[in-house]
Amino acid sequence: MDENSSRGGENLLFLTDEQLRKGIEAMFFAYRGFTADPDRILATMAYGRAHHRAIHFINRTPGTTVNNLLAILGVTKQSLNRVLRTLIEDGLVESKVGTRDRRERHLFLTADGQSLEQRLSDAQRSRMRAAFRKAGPEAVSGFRTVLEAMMDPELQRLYHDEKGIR
Amino acid sequence: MDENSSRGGENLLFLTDEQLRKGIEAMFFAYRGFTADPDRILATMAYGRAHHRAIHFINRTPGTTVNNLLAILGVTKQSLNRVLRTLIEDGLVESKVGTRDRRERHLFLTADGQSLEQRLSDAQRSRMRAAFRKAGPEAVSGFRTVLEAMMDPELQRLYHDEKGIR
DNA sequence: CTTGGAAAGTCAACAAGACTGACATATAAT
DNA sequence: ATTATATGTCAGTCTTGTTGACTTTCCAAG
Repeated sequence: MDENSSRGGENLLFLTDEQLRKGIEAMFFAYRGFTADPDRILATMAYGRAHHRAIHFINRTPGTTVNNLLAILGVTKQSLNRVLRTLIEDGLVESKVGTRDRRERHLFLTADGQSLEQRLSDAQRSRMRAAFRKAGPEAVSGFRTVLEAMMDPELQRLYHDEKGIR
Repeated sequence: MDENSSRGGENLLFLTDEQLRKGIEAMFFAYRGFTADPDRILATMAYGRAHHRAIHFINRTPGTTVNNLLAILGVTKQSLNRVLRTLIEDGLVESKVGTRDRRERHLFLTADGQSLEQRLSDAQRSRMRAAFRKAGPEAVSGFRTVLEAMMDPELQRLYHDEKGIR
C-alpha cells in the first residue's frame, strides 16, 4: 500500500510531522473538552474522574468482577479499591459475592448510582452528540477508526467486548 | 436495536446512546494508548506527563511566555511553575527576560530539551503515524473534524493558533 | 483431606500533579 | 504616585496513582 509513496523522496502526503503534531494536539485539547462536563459535576461532590470511570464501566457491564474492572481501567487493585470502597459506603455501588465462585465480587449500581451515572453520562453524551452532529456521519466513522487504531491491542479487545464478560 | 428509528419525531440518525457510549469509550481507551509510549520514557526519569506537555508547547512555540503556556495547558501558575522550575534547573528549558516587557519570561528549549522533546514526540508520533496509515486519509480527516468539534471554543482557537503568539 | 495458589480486601507509606490562598518582587501603565 | 500585570514562591490540601506486606476466603489439585 503506497498511499504515501515517496515520489521524489519525501512526499509523505498527510503524514508529515506537522500533520502528526496537529493530531497530537487535537487529542490533547479534545480530551480536555471530553472530561470537562462530568468533571464540573464531580467537583461539587467528593468524587473525581476515577469514580466516574468505575461507575461508567459498572453501568456498562452490571455484575462485572473487580478483576474485570482492573483490566479495563488499568490501575492497581489498591487504587481501585479505595474508589470502590467509598462508592459502596455511599450506597452507589453494591458488591455481591459470586455464586459460582464465591471469591469473586460482582458489582452493580444501586438506584442512586444509576442516577449519578445518568447525570454524568448525559453531560458527556450531549457534548459528544453535538460534536457528532456537527461533524457528520463520515467524520464520526473516521474518528472511531483512528481511535481504535491508536489503542493498545489488548485495549482494542476490551473496547469491542460488548459486555466485557468472558 | 432500532438504531436509526425516529421515535416520536426526533430524527436521531446514527446518534443512539449506544453509539455515543462507544465514542466515549473510544476516547478513553485511545487516550491511554496515546500517552503510553511517552509515559514509559518519562517513567525512567524524574519527569511526568506535565513536563512532557510543557516541553511540547515550548517546542511548538519557542519564546512563548508563561502566561501563554498557562492558557494552553489550563493549569494554575503554581502547578506550571513547579514543572518549569525543575526543567530550568535541569537545563532543558531556558527562561529569558522579555525585551519589550521585562516582566515577561520567554521560554526556549535548550539543546538537551530539544533532544528529550524529540525522543518523546518520536514515540508519540510513531504510534499516531501507524494509526493514521492504518485508518487512511478519509478517516484521519474525520478524526480531526470530530475532535475539533469536541473542544471548548477557547481551546479550538488555541488549537488553530499556528504559533500561539498573539 | 490437606495444601497451594488465586481472588479479594486491608493497612501503610509515598509521590505526582492538580488545587487554593497568601504574599513578594519587578515592571508597566495610568 | 498609584494601580495593574507578570511572575515566582511558600504552605497546605485533595485525588489518584504507586509499592510492599499481610490476611482472609475458598477453589482445586494432589
